[in-house]
Amino acid sequence: MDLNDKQIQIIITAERLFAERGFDGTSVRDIAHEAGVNIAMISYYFGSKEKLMEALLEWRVGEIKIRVESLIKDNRYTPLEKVNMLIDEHIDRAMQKQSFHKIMVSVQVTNKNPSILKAANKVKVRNAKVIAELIKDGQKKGVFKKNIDLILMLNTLVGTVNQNMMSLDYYREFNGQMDMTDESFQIVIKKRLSIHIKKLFKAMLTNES
Amino acid sequence: MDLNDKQIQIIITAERLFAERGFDGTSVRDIAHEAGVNIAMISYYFGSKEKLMEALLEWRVGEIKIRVESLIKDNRYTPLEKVNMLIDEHIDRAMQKQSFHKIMVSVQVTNKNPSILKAANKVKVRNAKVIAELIKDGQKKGVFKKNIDLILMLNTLVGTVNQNMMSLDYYREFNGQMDMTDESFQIVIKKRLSIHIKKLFKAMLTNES
Amino acid sequence: MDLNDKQIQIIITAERLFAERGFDGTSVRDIAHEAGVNIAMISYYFGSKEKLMEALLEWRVGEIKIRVESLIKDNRYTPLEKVNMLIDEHIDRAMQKQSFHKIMVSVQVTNKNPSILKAANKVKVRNAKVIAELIKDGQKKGVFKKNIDLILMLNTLVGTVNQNMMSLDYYREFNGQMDMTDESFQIVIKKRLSIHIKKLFKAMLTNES
Amino acid sequence: MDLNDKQIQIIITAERLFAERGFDGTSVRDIAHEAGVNIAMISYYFGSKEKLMEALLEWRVGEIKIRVESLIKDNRYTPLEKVNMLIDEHIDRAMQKQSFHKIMVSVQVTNKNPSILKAANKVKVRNAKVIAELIKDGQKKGVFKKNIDLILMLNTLVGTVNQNMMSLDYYREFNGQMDMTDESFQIVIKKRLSIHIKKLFKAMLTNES
DNA sequence: CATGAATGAGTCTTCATTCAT
DNA sequence: AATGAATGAAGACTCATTCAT
Repeated sequence: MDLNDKQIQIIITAERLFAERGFDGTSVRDIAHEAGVNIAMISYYFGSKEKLMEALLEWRVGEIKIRVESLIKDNRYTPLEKVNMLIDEHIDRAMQKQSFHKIMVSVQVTNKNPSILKAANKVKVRNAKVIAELIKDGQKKGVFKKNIDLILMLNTLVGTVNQNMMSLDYYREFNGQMDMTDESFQIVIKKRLSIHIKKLFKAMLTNES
Repeated sequence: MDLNDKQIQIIITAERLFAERGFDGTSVRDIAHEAGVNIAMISYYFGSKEKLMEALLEWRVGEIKIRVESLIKDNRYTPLEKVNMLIDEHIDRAMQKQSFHKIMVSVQVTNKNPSILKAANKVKVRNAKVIAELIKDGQKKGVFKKNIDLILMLNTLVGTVNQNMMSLDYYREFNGQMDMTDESFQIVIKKRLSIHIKKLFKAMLTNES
Repeated sequence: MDLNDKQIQIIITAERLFAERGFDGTSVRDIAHEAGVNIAMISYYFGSKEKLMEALLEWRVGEIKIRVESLIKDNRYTPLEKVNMLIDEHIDRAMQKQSFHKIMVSVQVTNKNPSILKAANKVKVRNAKVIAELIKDGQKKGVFKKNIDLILMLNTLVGTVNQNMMSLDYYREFNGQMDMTDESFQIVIKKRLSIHIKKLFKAMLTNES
Repeated sequence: MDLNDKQIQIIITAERLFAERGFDGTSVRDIAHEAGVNIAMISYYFGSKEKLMEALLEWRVGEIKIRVESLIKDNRYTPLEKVNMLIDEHIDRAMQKQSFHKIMVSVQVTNKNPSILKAANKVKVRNAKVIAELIKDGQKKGVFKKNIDLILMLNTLVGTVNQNMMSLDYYREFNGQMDMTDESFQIVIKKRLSIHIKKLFKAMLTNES
């Protein structure tokens, strides 16, 4: 599906509003108004509000695809290094595209629309496959344990990052870092989160502490 | 706040629908209809849809309060045992009150209403305090490491459990366990999740693998 | 119709609210709440909101009746003196029972309910009869002109007083008397209004300036 | 503000209904139905019921403005002639736009909405200014008395005309003129009212009877 | 006698979508 | 290709009144 500038503009606005207010909490009027386009354009371009959501998911999922696959094909790294890179990649993505990830959470928790849920599952399945390959490779090379529950491991990655994203303000306040700039805080948080999850993954994947 | 039978009936129905369809995706008509009461009753009893949500949160949070605090006061267990019990407690609660936990996720991801968000934060703060005490106790006794990031640790607990809950069907399908009864699958899942998270916490809290 | 304390309490509250917000702008809930009685009491005591209005009118009209008739029977005064006394009486009543007079205006301008309008017309008819008698008496005695349009004359009395009452604040502001106390301003206004209308009536009734 | 045909149609219908039933006594359903438009159109065009009222006032007030000011600029008449013309002008307007004038009375008696009251006061202030100029001119020329209370005088004009308008049926019945056509009666009433008020004004403004 | 609980009908407003242009 | 105008359906909420107690 090819998207022109105006369509992308609509999608980006919708993404932000869906994240901020939820799908049902956002009206097409709001989207059209904030995107600076005519109200009828959304139906005109996407058919309906729901189709707009699907287009939005498809668009972002498409983006992610490219980045993940290119990362995997590289053979200069060990399985653990690759896992660590995927972790950082995921954290980066989640922090940079917070709106999209919030939508993903919403979609999953409120599994109302099947076709939307399906689009959301695409990413999960792809990620699972990529990681599964890595795990197998690591197990073959004897650096990873047998008996690894892939889904639970991914749930810990995704869940921890999501939970972190959803409670950034709370975390910041709790740690008394309200005076930091958003950028500095984001860097700190990402670093800390990265170390935290990598340690967890090491514990899950290997026999050493 | 004392709630009569009809009010509880409304709240339970609202809880399920809010979880299934989101707050904005649920109409008071739907709630009234499914609860078998007159539409006007919701405004009559709770004032508004939003106040109904607040009453629902307050009600569930009140329940949780009692259970957590009674668990903590017991002194027959080691800090790690207590942490493990809290983990199991949390998993149990999340699996049994899935609707409520889904609402909690929704509330956090779409932080629209301040008073609702506030109610939701109550639980987080209380849990954090309880766990913080446990950690300190364990550190004093020399069984827990220094430098433990409480919030990140809790995010891993809550995030993993939430992510698991949100993708139960996906997990089941992935593991080819569609023929199990819901109860059996739930028992299996809870056991597996419990072991998984306890292992993670051990890695986060102690120096041994 | 005998009214107990609670009924009078309701009527007085209703009078104030009907005057402030109009009949349709006032809910029985508001009345009951501000009167400190149960919501069901209004239907219980008066049958309906509309019947309450009728009772209110009947009550006030009954009060007025007594005062006007006792004033008329006195024979110590000339016709013009009596007219002047009625003018002062009317001004006093309008200023003291502003709420009631505002309701009377509302009822007339929005002639929705026939039975309510009927109650309102009672007062007009009675007043007209009393004044008519006075006029005839004055004409017989040769102090009043022939060809006096009774209704127009009364409209000037009632209309001027009502208009004055409705725009008290505006008048006050226009004359730069915002710093006076309410009581002082009321006294001033009444005096000025009295002189004004008496002069008009003299012009209407007699041949001298 | 430019109004299209449909908007004017809505406004005129609203004007009639607001006059007949009061603002709160008129539902947007009624207006839409009687104007032959969709219910949603009222919100679509005017934003809300209240904004519709404001638009209605603004529209009528705008009309009046032009007529009054053009009348004043004419220099062929004496001050008293001009006052008499303004009286006739006001009577004509009140009888022709009875609905609008009833609304004005309602708005003033039930001073609920500030922005609406403000719009209503506009007319009063403008009229007051125009008359004030006339009075000063007449005083300068020695044909009008000193010490004229402008507001009281206007209250007599407006109040008498309003009271007359509100009790037309009553007046007609009282004078036994139920068999006249509406038009004939209207002409008679206007003539009589005109003479009546002009006489009053002459008494207020000059020293001759 | 008095009232808390309850309700069907009604309120205004917003919704996503369509359609003629 | 794009849009302003328009709308039926649905939204949350309030209303005056009833009725069992």
